[in-house]
Amino acid sequence: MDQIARTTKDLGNVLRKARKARNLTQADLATLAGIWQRTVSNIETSASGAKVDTIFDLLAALDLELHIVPRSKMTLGDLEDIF
Amino acid sequence: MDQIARTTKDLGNVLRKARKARNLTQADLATLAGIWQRTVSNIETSASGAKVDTIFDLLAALDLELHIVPRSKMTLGDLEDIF
DNA sequence: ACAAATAATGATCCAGAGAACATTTTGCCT
DNA sequence: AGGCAAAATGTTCTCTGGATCATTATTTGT
Repeated sequence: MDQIARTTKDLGNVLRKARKARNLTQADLATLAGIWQRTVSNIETSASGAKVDTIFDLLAALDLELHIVPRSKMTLGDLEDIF
Repeated sequence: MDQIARTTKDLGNVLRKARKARNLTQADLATLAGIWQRTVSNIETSASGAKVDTIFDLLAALDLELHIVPRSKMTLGDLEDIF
């Protein structure tokens, strides 16, 4: 199941989840991504409207990529919500 | 087929493609997204490392959403490249 | 409950994005 | 070629994210 993000809050949550799934601390991830722990924290808590480049750095460090897809395309998660 | 973006350049291209597919001008889209034509142009041409919030505004206006998925998950496009 | 690891946050500086006007350039159509 | 619509780009201002230092709060394991 892939994660969907429509807001910065979503994005922060997804990133945190992905980081934890990899057993990385914010400091670890920051080092991997070439940014600061402070920034990782800010982004995960949606404390700032991050820059796209920073997000791409994080995604790359987490081995993730962005797929841009039409909204309203129903997902397995949606089905689970219904049934 | 959904679009993949790993860089701001990718993202700009995807957004432009989506906008054109909807027969919108940059000015139209800007209005829809509540931003400026100047900004749409900048983002489509990767002339600036945009802010995430701006991207979300654009995606919403284009009825698109972000899916965050593990990299290297093979896509149909990849297969087409191989065969 | 305690210690150790992890996350949150305070403060300052600087670079750069977006707002807000504009004009110029490019592309398309007939 | 000429004209119009669309995209690119110039400029100034303001605001804020990230870098960079730090310390405090919180979570987690035992």
